[in-house]
Amino acid sequence: MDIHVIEKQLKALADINRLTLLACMKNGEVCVCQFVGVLPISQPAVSQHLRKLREAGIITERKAGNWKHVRLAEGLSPFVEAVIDGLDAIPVCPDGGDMRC
Amino acid sequence: MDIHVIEKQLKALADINRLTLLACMKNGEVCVCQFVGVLPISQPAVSQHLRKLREAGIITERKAGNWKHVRLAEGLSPFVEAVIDGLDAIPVCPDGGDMRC
DNA sequence: CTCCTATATAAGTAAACACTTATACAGGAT
DNA sequence: ATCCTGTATAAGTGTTTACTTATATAGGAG
Repeated sequence: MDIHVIEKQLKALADINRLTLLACMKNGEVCVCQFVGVLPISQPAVSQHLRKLREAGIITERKAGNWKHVRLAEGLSPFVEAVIDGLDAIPVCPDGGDMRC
Repeated sequence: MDIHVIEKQLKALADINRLTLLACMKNGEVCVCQFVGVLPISQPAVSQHLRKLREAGIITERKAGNWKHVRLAEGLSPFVEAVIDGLDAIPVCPDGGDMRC
């Protein structure tokens, strides 16, 4: 794998908010609307973080009406898998959560 | 492992010059004087990169007279190992190289 | 001691980054 | 059609990063 791609993926991983987003995806697909409120940042900031993860090939997106669902990409590089494996999963949409999406 | 430590190590890895330095260490200990000239940056820049790798716990240093030798730390986190595994080793001190150290 | 070499630190700078608020866009509901 | 909601983009700002040159430090050689 090209070293420039490795660098790009590492830069995408090297941020605590993006690591938290990935930890939320460990258990499967998540609606983006769940993230607003989980992180102490604004909705545009979440959107910008997700774009960076997508451009690095780490997540994929699925549009469903007004909502967007994100998940970990298939066939991630071993080192990306290893980083995510090292994160504790963060449950989203717990019982009583917002279930519109 | 604490997510802040993960973030710090990822930030230390997420730079093409530091990845190149690590690739030089895949085959074992290297004298720092070998790096000056391998990378297209100045000696202080190399020193600053090595400090960042050391502060993240990714490399260890050994002082030998005027020279300093660096190597990959023992017991690296699995994801750090995975990143380094993905790099192609870069040979230093090839035949005909500077053998003072 | 003085000189030289290897490395570290200081100080300054330009670019990249992560955030904000404001606004635009897209789709469903009425 | 209008309104509302979820998400994206634009523009601006403060912080961090990676580099430079200049200088300091440490250790061996003479």
